[in-house]
Amino acid sequence: MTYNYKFPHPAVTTDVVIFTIDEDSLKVLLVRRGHGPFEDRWALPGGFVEIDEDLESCALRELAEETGVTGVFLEQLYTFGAPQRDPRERVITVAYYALVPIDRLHPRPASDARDVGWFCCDSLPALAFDHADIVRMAQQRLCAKLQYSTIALQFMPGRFTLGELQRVYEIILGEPLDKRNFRKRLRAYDCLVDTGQQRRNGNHRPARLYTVKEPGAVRIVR
Amino acid sequence: MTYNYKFPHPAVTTDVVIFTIDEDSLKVLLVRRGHGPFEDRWALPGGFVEIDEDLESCALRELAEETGVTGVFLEQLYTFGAPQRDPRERVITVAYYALVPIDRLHPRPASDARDVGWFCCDSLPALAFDHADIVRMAQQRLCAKLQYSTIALQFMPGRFTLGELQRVYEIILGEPLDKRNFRKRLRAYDCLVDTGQQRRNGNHRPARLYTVKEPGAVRIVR
DNA sequence: TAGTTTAGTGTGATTAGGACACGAACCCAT
DNA sequence: ATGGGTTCGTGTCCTAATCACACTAAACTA
Repeated sequence: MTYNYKFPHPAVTTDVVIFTIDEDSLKVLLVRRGHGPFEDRWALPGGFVEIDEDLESCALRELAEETGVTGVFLEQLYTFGAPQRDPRERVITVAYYALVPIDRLHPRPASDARDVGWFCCDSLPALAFDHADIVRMAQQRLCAKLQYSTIALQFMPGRFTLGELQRVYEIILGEPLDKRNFRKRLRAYDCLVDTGQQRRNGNHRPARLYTVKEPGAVRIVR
Repeated sequence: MTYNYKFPHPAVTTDVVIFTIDEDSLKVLLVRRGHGPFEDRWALPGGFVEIDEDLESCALRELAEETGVTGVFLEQLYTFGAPQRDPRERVITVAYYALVPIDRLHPRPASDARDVGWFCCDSLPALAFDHADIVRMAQQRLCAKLQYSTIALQFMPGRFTLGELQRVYEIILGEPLDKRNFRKRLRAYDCLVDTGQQRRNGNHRPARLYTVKEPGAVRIVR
């Protein structure tokens, strides 16, 4: 069975940059390629768009297949289409990025991936195709978006402390923030709810636990 | 001659939203379709990506074919890929947008376009495919970008007055601006050069003529 | 030459952002 | 039990950016 066209068609894929915060650093999910070009190299999870499948559905499907994560913030990043970016044939890829909370990581190797793992953004291995460019652009976008939206809340688990949230900002921005100004700013956003609960964690005063008021909603602020 | 693949491939196009300012309004360039689905309907200029052609090259080529304009600000907008957006076959389109100056408009009907014309953004005719969505998103992006970059300078001809530039901002944003604050802001950007020349235009004091310091450069400001 | 029209210019008020220090609560070790 | 260590939680002042606002200048016309 082959599919015939009157003029040449490129293949189209989606790739997903899945970010999380783990062990005090920003990490991306990579899979080790089981075959094809760049065999054994690490690459972004992604794959071919099915002929009746929406682009975002494709990205969501692959995200679910790789990580079991659903219902996350998913945004189109950019479409990469340099003619020689795949040695097999012309492949145009629509890149998305997603943020998954610390507590919902269950990556397992999928069908055509030999292995799967989280890597610190600032010490990535050599990646397949132009995936290093894609990760770099996603990281820039994340950093920019952090400053004028509530996107960072997507990283947070069900309940969390303000200290933990501040740490997330600091890790992504790569610089320390002032505690009181940070809290003032978050209070102004009015997007957190005090659960009334506390977390004792070490030999110090316990911290209040908060939840996100509208999980999944990303507000533009400032 | 046909092209055969082991699995179905979508077609890929680029479409370009070409903005200009004319007659005190924001306009987009549309072409009237000469055949195919939506025959005689107005649509964005665009077409199929050649198999060895970069995406942006494709958009630039079509922009040049339609308008004769080169060297303009061109930016990827979004990729639209709903399965049924084209009735013929699955077509994924990578949308770009471009800003062309008032004095460089030479649109002429191209090969597969029956007619070509400029339309006010706020009174568009019924468009082919999902092109109305594309225009809407491009307009949003333009509006947002205006506030934190020097993108609006791309609309300006070789020499222009500060009053004309302010009018461009007001047209896109849809609200009047304060003259003194506007000029203070532009002065802070430091992206204009006083030519020393003036323009007499009506029974009033003549206005100074400025040029853009680095034409083509779009700086992020604020 | 008086009237009309747009060009060109600065200050003061308000608002937003950034720097900054200390008591509270808990744990642990003595 | 008490003192030391650690993170939690809170408000004020100062600076910088933004916004509102009004008059004179230069040209043309009648």
